[in-house]
Amino acid sequence: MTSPISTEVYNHKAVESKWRESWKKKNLYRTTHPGEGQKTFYALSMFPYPSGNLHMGHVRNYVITDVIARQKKMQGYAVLHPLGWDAFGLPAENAANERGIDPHIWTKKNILHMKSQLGKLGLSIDWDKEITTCSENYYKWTQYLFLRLFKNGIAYQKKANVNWDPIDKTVLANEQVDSEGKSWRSGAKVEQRELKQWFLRITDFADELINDLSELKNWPERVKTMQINWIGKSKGTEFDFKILNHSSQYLKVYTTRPETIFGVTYLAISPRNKLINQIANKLDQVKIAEFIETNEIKSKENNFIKKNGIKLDLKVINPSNGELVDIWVTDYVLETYGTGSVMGVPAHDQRDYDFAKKYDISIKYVIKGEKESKDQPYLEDGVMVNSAEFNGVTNKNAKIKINEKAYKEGWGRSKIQYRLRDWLISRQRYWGCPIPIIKCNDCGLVPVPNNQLPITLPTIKTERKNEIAKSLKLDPNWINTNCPNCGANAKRETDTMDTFMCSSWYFLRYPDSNNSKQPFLKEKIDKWLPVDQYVGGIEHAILHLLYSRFLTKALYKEELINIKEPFKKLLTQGMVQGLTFKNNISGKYIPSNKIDDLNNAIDPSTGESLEVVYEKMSKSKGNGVDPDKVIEKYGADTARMFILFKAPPEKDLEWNEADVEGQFRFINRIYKLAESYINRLHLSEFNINEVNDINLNSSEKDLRRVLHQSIKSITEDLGENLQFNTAISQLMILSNNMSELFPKCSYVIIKETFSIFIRLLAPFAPHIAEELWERAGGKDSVHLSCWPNYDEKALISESYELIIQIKGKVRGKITMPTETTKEQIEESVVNSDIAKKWLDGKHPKRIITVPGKLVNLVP
RNA sequence: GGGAGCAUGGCGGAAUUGGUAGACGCAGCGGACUUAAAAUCCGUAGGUCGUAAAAGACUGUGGGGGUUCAAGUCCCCCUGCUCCCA
Repeated sequence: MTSPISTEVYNHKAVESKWRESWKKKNLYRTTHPGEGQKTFYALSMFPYPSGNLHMGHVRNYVITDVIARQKKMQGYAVLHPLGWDAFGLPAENAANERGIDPHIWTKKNILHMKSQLGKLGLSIDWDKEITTCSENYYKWTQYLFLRLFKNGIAYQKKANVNWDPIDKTVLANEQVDSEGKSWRSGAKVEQRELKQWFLRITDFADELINDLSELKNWPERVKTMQINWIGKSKGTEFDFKILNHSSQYLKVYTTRPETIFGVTYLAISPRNKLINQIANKLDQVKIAEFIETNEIKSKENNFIKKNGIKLDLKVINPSNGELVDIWVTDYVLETYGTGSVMGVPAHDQRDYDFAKKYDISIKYVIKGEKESKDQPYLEDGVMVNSAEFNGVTNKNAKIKINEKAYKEGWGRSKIQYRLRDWLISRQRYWGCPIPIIKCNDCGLVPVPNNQLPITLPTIKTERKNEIAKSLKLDPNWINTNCPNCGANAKRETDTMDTFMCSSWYFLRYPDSNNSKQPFLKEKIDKWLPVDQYVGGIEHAILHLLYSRFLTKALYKEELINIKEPFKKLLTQGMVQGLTFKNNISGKYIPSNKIDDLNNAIDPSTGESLEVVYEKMSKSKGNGVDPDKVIEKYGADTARMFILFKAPPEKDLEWNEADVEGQFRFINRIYKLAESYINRLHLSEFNINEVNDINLNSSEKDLRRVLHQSIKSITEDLGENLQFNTAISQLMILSNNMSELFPKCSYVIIKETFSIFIRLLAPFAPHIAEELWERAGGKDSVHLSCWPNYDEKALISESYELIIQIKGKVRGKITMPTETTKEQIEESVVNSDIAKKWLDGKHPKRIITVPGKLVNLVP
């Protein structure tokens, strides 16, 4: 297995715990109020769910944010770098169901443990700003904000389908329904039930949510594209199809291909289309009910192929040509998208085509193109046929003309459609933020007055296993109340909020986390927000980020804040993957601790050789790495440096013990190198002018060039691009040069080098940097010192290697003095031996010169 | 099926945005130290051909074509993989 590494020289345990305590005692990372004219920087990691244990994904997230926060602080910004807990949610409720533990206690215990784990990472988090979404002084304000939205019409109630478990008599989340459509807990077949649910009108903001993405210049394009697709804005047409023998009843269909209306051969509707369920005859109604039952269960199964249908005893009239077509109920039309019905044009739509083939419905081509085939739908552009007066027109023009005609004659109109639905925030659960509404028979839905907030969760009876979710409903003391309006007996709303609601505004709370009078002071929001750098996993690219953006816009509309976008710059970090052993014959994962020889992995039970891959760390694969153990063995600095060095932040990171050891060696090399000089450095007395007063030898010039180049490139890497891996490479290059050149350098230069090197190292490896800073006699803490600036003059060298290319190929190089004119360069190149050799003494036809870099001769 | 992205040594990854491909590290190999090993330090390293050894040449960023004095980088086509949405 892995070899033991010498810890004789650098005792990471002693050093790291020493500084952890010291920083805590001095409260070094307390947020300072921005001074007059001082710039602020808000560095934020996505807050964790307190599951109980810190995993490597968390570590990566917080270390990245920490490096950014630390450097900004050294650069003179007032920095806000908080962390908190996304503490409501199902796992706590499951623990209560399974083991009878109160969710409050379970959550609190997990937070304490994870906080102690976080403490060992050396993060510059200001814990005075900590927030916990399940604590009353936080969710009071979640409720307050909900009521603001309710009063403004953004929060409202309507009926919606939910997954209903008929045995447990509870509502299930989609994840709690297994692939066979059964409840994960009771095993009962889940039914769809219509219940009144709370929604937030996010669709009102759909256009704004799309348009404002263009202002987010520092968001990954990928995330923006995903959000645009999720909102799914499309421009199309709504047509009215009159239902035969139902005088004034119309079926509305939405389509983005209105020009194909002459090709309609049937109408496809969702089984839950309300109108049809009303007007269909008894027999059809029974058929539809059966269809819903069988299909909704089956559709949960893997590989279930949609596009099943039943034909109804109803016909509609195509408004464009008066033709009669059948109505089919089918599962490939969604109730919630558009009008819940589409026109079937098998000739020009793949899904319609497949459906028509399956049920032998006729196919009518209305667009003709160059390549034609009768065995598949025609999806390209072309010229209209079989379309009355539109024949011969291109389909693009026909689209406009048919729209015009339909509008004029009143059977169709242009319409913009979104895929995005309103946000369903009701959860029929216990462990969430209660919705502060009272239901009164006379007054209807009445908001709880502000002075009665928060509506707190009742204490649960943990012996009531599997019924925790219904605790609010089952507690008469809790549910029964009086109407704030009329005083009559009334009942409380028993739904709690989706936890995404709690996490959609938490970043507004940190700057003013202890405010007991308001959710936040507007002036503080003005000062600190938007978040300058947000860091988190790509899995939140859509929902969390979209909801947060929406809520920010809603609160802007409420004039509670002055910003329309919450996160200025976004970094989505990649997964942390573990070394994974997979038996391809049995398909099983073998935990890495069961493997004897990592280089020749064999299944211990069967002897079969295993496939070795990197996959996302998870318990079931047995490929996880425990942060505690890594820190115990190598220290937090090594872990931090490894995580940052191994891959660029947005890419997946392959955890590899050998690479961790490499990083550990680097930390030790630094320490050893410092050892020989450090006691004589007296950095607090060092004055940079000492460097200017002496004549430098060539080694000193070389070292200073690398030193100041390092300042430049590391500063750039931590700025716009966030390339921590190359920043650490540069630290390695610098340290390699230090060990090589120090013996030839005077103490002044060695002092300058250490003074800068330790500060460059500080954001990455805060403990060892602090230790070296102290031993080198630095003032205060290195983390309060200022980020170094590079000396332009030190970057210039007296000469450089000029590349000589002949017709684009590198043929050699010559040393050139830095101060040379273009003419002088070209002259020396043309006269060089290299040029003579490759040009046979002829003069080149063309000379391309890139001063300071290369000359290309074209014969 | 639609959309987005990626492809560089044995491996992770660099490459000033068109200008020395392979920085930095891991693994490897050779050496020093050691009774020996570990640790540490030094050296070495894309491939092929070549030479006693050098020198040197050719080739090389998934494949094919193009633009350019110059292409990992820009354009077109193909292949493979990943993610998102159906």
